[in-house]
Amino acid sequence: MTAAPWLAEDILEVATGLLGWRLVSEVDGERVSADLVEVEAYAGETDPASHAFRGPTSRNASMFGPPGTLYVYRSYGIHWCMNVVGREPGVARAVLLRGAKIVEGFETAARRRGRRDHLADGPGKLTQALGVTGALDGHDLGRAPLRLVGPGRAVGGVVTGPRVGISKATNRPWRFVADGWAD
DNA sequence: TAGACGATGACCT
DNA sequence: GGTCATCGTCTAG
Repeated sequence: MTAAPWLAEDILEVATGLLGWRLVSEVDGERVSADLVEVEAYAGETDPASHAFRGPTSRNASMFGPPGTLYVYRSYGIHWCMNVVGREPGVARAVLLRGAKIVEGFETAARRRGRRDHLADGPGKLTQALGVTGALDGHDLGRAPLRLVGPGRAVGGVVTGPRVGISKATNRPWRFVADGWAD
């Protein structure tokens, strides 16, 4: 796996391909890196659980952007959640980044989170640890202050299951969790 | 313009 | 394991 996973044909390939890739945040000049271990795929207009199911709005506009774009939205009025846009502009397909393992900048992440455990094992926690907010909505993940770099670590296996926290299209097993590392 | 709800997380038991 | 805080966004009227 050397090509950017968000260029894959199928959004499910994009999702699994992202596992093991490294998020490098330099928000506020503080570097925090995290390896992706949990993602979910959303298929835009054909997926009732997707924010883009009803077409573009001001909120989800960046979801219709080019591959490698970051889509950030506020959840429950409290948390920020981030997605990687996959495939061509105009087709809303995205991968929700649900969890990662902090591999660099532990102290910064811990300070932002206000605790030293459970730093990035949920979508809202991940964005908080990396300093990601709505200000980065529409950001190009090939550039600072937030980059997605790879090829990633080889995952030992991929566990699939139903997506979390949604009420529509719950039958689609589009949640992907890395089952340890191969190396 | 008002009402409903949500791709969650923290805290308490 | 269960409950609740909290507010941006969408939709209907």
